Amino acid sequence: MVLGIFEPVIQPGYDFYFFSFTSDNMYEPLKKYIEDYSGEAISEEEYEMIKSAFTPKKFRKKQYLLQAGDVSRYMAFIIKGAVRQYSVDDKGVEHVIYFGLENWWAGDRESFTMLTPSRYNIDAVEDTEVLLTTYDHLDQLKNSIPAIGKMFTTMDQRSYIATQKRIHASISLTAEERYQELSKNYPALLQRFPQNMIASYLGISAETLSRIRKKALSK
Amino acid sequence: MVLGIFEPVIQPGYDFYFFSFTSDNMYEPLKKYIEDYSGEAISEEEYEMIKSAFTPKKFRKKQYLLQAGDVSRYMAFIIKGAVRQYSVDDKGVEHVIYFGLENWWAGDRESFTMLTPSRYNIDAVEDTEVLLTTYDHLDQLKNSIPAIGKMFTTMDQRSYIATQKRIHASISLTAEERYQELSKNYPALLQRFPQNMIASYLGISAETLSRIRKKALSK
DNA sequence: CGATTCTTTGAAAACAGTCAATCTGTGTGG
DNA sequence: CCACACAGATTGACTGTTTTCAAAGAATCG
Repeated sequence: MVLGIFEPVIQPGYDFYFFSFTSDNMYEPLKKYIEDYSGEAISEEEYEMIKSAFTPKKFRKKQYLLQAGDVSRYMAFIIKGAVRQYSVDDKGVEHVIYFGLENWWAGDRESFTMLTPSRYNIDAVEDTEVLLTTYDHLDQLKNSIPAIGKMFTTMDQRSYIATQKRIHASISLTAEERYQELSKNYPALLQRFPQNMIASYLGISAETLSRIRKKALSK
Repeated sequence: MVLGIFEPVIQPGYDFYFFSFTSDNMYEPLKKYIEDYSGEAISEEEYEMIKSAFTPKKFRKKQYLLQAGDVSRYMAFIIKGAVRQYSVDDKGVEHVIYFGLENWWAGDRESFTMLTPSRYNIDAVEDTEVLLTTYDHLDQLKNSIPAIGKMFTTMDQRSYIATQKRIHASISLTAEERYQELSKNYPALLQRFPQNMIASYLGISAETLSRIRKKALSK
């Protein structure tokens, strides 16, 4: 997919809009994130390198960050907003596999690292501001800033552990228990994403989720 | 958990047996694995370091490599045999979340890196030979051999992608489709592990799997 | 305000789980 | 070597849960 940032031309069929915006502190969340995940401080010089490797971009609600079939050429660090990653099956049913909020990353890792066409769509569920970077920029950063490498190691480990937990939940818990887990661990998701998407994420129908919620209320 | 390798004393309640065995080529699969996953050649000197960081150990069928509640202090590279990783719920039902065969790793990543008690059991489904290493040994290797670091990066990415795919399968495919996927992608698992474990891995009952297989035969 | 999207509700059908009995193959001890 | 025990697989009847379909109600956005 062509995100349109580094290209001057809007691709046919895509609903991009450009809005130039920058502010002094818009890279701060990213800096803080890197410091948190690497356990190291970022110097002024490193900070400048990081800034120049990331480009701000805004996405309107419902706008695609990535479409199935395209290669995910960018990783997006979310400054503000909400996105979802999902596939669409033969019957046209959407299956949400990931939610992203502030200070989370969006992008299909497999497609991004392997340069293969993505199976997934990613779109904005709210108006969203992100910082985008490419594989090459990231590679350069990793080579020149040790903290970046550490951050990725930590991220990889945590996301591996998180997905492992999710698999465990999906095979050993009932739909109701999975919902309880989610609302305990990620209450923010329930408030930012519509229930039909939450249901899809949990692997159940919207109707079933509605009934689970009703039952939970009466307790 | 105490695996008993580096300790001279057998822990009460554990069914360990010791059997000293070494051979010239027993580290070869590990070397090849590292070279494959890092894309780099291992020098003779590096090979020696690797050998000294891993200890061979044999596990008998049904023997635990890790018990829930213990910290996973070792990562095991499987030379020969078959293992499974699973949790046990309140009702005593086992839920398999991982299978390991030759040239795969076994060990609870979360417990191993965070030093927290593991939720999972790992046991041998066949008589199994592994190469064990500790966090400290691994850390040292990573610092002195660049290929080891690369190998882990690749492993992390692949396992993340694999778990992502599995989540996708678990929420968007029916039990039958999941079984088809498994038999297409990992036919070896079906031949090495009993059906009740396969069923558990797929998140369905052994009876349901039996019926799915029967239906598949008649096609 | 009107249109669209999201949520809720009901009833029927499909699906998977549970329980219990039987069958099969394996390995063990007498 | 045989008999027996045991683990694993299969089958049927039943139960419970989830999906599907359809319709109505609520909330949101332009």
